[in-house]
Amino acid sequence: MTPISDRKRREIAEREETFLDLALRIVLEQGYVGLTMDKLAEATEFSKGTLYLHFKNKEDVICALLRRLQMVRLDLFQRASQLELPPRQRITALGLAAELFVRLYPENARIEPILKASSIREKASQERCDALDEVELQCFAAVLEIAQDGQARGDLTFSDRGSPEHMVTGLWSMHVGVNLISSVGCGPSQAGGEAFLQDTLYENGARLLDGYGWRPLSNEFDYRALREELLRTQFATEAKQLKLADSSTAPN
Amino acid sequence: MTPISDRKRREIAEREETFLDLALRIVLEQGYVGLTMDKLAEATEFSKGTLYLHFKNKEDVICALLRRLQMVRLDLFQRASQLELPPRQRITALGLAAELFVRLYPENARIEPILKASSIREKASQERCDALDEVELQCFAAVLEIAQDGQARGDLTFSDRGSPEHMVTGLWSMHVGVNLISSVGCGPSQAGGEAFLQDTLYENGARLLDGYGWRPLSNEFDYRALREELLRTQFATEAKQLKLADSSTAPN
DNA sequence: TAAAACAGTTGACGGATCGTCACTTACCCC
DNA sequence: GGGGTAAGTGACGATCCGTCAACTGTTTTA
Repeated sequence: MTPISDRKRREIAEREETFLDLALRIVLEQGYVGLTMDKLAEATEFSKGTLYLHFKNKEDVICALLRRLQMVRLDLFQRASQLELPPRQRITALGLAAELFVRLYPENARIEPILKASSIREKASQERCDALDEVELQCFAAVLEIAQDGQARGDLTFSDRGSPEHMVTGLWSMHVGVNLISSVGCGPSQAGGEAFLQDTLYENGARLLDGYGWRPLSNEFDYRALREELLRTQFATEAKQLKLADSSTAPN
Repeated sequence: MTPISDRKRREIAEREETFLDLALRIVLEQGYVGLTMDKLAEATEFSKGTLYLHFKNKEDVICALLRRLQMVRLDLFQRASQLELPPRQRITALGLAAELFVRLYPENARIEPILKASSIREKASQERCDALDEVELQCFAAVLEIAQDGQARGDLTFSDRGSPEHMVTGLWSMHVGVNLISSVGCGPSQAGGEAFLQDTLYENGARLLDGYGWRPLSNEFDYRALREELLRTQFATEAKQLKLADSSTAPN
């Protein structure tokens, strides 16, 4: 209530961001197992007790970390989904956004499966989990909306088999699967390395949409050229960050 | 060398299976975090020291556990891949095998992502990891072989885009992704529950192959009927285990 | 047969980490 | 400046991992 206490409150809220910054650095440097609450407390120059005022437990930290990363993805997704393009072109742009996200923030690809797989959700606070789900749901919704748009325009019909939800779940699971395989860093289908996997995802995404008959099919339109154009225009900043030469370094 | 020492040796080798049985039971009952070496030692009625003669560490136990489960999958896969059917029908049979495996051994679906995601591989012994990779590679190879067969017969052509490896990686990652999402038990695309996800996988697998133009396309052949037939014949045992009525309970 | 050598087994222990809580410190208001 | 409240601390108990010196039972040797 008092002015001072307001300032304090703000400080505390801002501090959380710093905590997450440091947590992320530790995870990147020493891996998920390398992140301990003692270490994090020391890095923040606060005590463990204070840390536990912000986060219910270690899993809560991871949850918060992931949410922050997912917000970035959501931003990329929404930028793609708001482009003025026909639906299938737009979903291709969104695919590019997904790829850029993975390449820009590989730490996400490493953390996400960990969080999903192990029993982190069981221990993290309900609020954090909900907050995380909300972002992911919005990402999913962004994709779904495009599919429904395609259906509305008649570029895409489902007759009696499948639905926009089916199709988008297919894209989604392929994306999740590639990330998981990619983060393992060995096993089959890792022979070609990360670049091969990303290329595979791009190609298979296109083939899946072709399989649903979403016009224009991948042999009816030069999606590769669209990709290059988007990298030069809408996603120029991201492309530059990745040092992708304008047109040459596209996979395959 | 002596007869007695041989008997002992055999006993020790067999003991490992028992250890894994008990470990699996604990994981199923109390989750991955519920599995402690102390608990496992107590369950085995041996001491922790003896346990550590068999396994380098806790991660090694999980690795061994997973390998044993994967061997079952491999068996199912190979049975499917040896059926006398045209390639695309055969890969559909293999898809059914994958689905049966997940439904028969849901614990695998729960353990597999955990192992892949977290840093278990970093700690488990090299031998266990290699053994595990080997099985997975064989599974992958079984699928790949069918694709190559289809290519050889001319049912499937890649022109300049894609390859059998691309395509199979697509199927693979979709499978892995669905399992991961399924094991999380919440988030988007979980709305419909596990059955929806499996159905989605089936449908999207077919659509992906359609997208590659693998004949006969899913609207040129009654794959649903093939599925029913396989459940009655080749996979009757498994279907019975799952209490799938012969023809009625197919998803969708 | 007794003693020595060996293989197999044990569980107490050190080390690491988590999460808590009784206590201290800092800040504010009167 | 004194009293009250909010913020912050770090020692502590609890849990779990993985080790190793000691122990037990069996085989080999003398």
